[in-house]
Amino acid sequence: MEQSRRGGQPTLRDVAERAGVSAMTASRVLRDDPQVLPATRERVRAAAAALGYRPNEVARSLRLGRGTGLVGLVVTNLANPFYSRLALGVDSVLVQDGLKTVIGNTGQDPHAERELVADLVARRVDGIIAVPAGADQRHLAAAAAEGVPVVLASRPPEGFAADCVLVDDFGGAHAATARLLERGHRRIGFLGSPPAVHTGTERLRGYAAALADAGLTADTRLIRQGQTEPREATRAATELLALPEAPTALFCSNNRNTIGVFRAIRAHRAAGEAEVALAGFDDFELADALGLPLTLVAYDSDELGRAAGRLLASRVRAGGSPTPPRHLVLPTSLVEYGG
Amino acid sequence: MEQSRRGGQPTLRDVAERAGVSAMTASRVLRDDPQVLPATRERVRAAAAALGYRPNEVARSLRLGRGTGLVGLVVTNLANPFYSRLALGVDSVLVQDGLKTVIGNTGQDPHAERELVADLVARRVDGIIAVPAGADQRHLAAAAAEGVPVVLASRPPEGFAADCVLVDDFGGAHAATARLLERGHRRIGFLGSPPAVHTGTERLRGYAAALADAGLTADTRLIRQGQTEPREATRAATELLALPEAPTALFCSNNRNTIGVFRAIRAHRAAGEAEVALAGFDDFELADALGLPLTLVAYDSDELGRAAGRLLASRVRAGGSPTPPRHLVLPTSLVEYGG
DNA sequence: CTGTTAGCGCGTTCAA
DNA sequence: TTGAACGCGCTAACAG
Repeated sequence: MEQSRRGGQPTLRDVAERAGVSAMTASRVLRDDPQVLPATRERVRAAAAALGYRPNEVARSLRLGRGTGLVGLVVTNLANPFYSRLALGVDSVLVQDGLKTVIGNTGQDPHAERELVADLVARRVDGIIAVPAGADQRHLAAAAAEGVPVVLASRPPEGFAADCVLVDDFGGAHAATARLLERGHRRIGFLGSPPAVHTGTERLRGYAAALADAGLTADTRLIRQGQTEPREATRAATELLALPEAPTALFCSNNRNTIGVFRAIRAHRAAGEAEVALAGFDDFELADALGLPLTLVAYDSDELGRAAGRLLASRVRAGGSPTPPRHLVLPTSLVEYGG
Repeated sequence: MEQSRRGGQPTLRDVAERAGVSAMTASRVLRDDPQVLPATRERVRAAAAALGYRPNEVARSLRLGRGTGLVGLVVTNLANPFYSRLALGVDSVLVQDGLKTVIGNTGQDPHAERELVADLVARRVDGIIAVPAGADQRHLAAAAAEGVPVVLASRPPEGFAADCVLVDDFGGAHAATARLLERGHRRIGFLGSPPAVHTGTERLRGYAAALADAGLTADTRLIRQGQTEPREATRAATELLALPEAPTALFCSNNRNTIGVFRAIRAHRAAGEAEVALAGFDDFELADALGLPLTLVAYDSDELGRAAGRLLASRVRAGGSPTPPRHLVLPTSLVEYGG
């Protein structure tokens, strides 16, 4: 167990000395270079094993000039299952290329997001996968300009070229709203994320377009944007349901709103009021168990992460050759959960 | 925008040249060394800003000999809300110390976990926070022996010294089972994770102890260990409920089992069979909305992650001084959700 | 087949 | 107050 430094891991030189060769030869063996005499190779291997040697990846990436084998994942809230599934999907694909995922949780703070991206670049990540919180993407554009591959998930790049994976926000919202209209609803409310979020506005557009197709115009009094957490959504929905001309159905632009609104509707029902139909974007666990009819816009959320990971991995492999940016759009489908 | 390398980020020398000083002086300025003439300091600052310079963290950590400012988080399944909350809690604390979290998702594979830990060490992470999948922790012990701080969450260290944060598994399971007994249940089944998982066995012990306290002995035919996903739990519970002397209540050792068992009980009820009471370890979103009475063992799952993060951060700050290992145990409480 | 030289980007040491 | 040399651990290039 002899080692050179205090408590540290053994270095290549330790291995080389123990095997009675130069550091270079040891390096060759450990990199499986065939140009080494089998005998010495065995000696080096034995020495490395005896010392529990592992090459210092920090030194390697510095020397090799490439990145660190790390990919930054920039999201707003890992506790939201949407993001944790994304993270898992991303990581599952990247691992196959020997890449690891670094968490960057911004908690909706645009300033934190800027800092985070700059820090990731300084850490020489091989790429960044981001779901930016706001409309300003200059920090991502800057990273891309410095040669760091950037892939956006669930939002398109604004003002620069980058790969992205989107969900058919417009189509999904349109279909769900149309479904409510088919069932005879005419006053349909909308609850969603802050207007700065791309998916929110796109889904609002889909909702409005479906109403327009039915000869209706969206009533701004029935539209509540800005809820990020279920609690806020419950409050907003409760207000809508207390309106003189209350909506008979509600459409939510993401799972946080759907869950919050569900609680409001359940309370409404418990108070003996009229039934209110509910539809929302994003499928989620236990949606089938809520005891209320529920129409959800589903899509393959693991695939969203995997696709983003694949795009990034291919950029990393390509090493910066100027392939044109690719935009993927995942389809959605409607799921009905019974009452 | 002149830079030295192709597409790469500017280096310290680029800044120095532009400012007309040596690299050393530039380094001093950027590290806020006071021993620099204000005038030159400004020149360097201006040059750095103009180039958008950021120190290369890879080079820094190699030179400084310390770690990389990264912490590895080793878990089995990030899609499980238990782990994603843990990750968020960990990261939220580490960020305050300038540390970033690297995801290590093992998908229950012990071999993958070994490889992962070795890789994290090779990457010179400053520490590892792990929820090991199996009973064998030699890979973690090895990492700790090489001087990498290791903190275990939700499992105690086996065979080596390390900090850990546990939940009162025994007490929580005991209390929940006792609650079912108070309600008159005498045949209570147990559904849980594979026996190799510490929380599973500890919670089984709590369950058995509560039965013993009531003068009963655990009936092994009513115990099903090994379910990792809700689907498996549903099947196992369905089998239990089909037994000649079926249990009248079920206790689950984690949220995956509780959710799966819930579905089995709901189907059972829909088939017009007798009511079955349900209790489980882990609180989870929408547990209040399932339309079934439900007793859950709750604890502060964010705090679990934060506490683990704090323990690790303090080790990193201490830089390897031999403080004795600390073991924290988080209390649990029973939560009743109404039918 | 193996060893020597050199340097990735930065910071510590010592000299100017 | 500033700069030159050296090395962290590793590997590409060129000897031998």
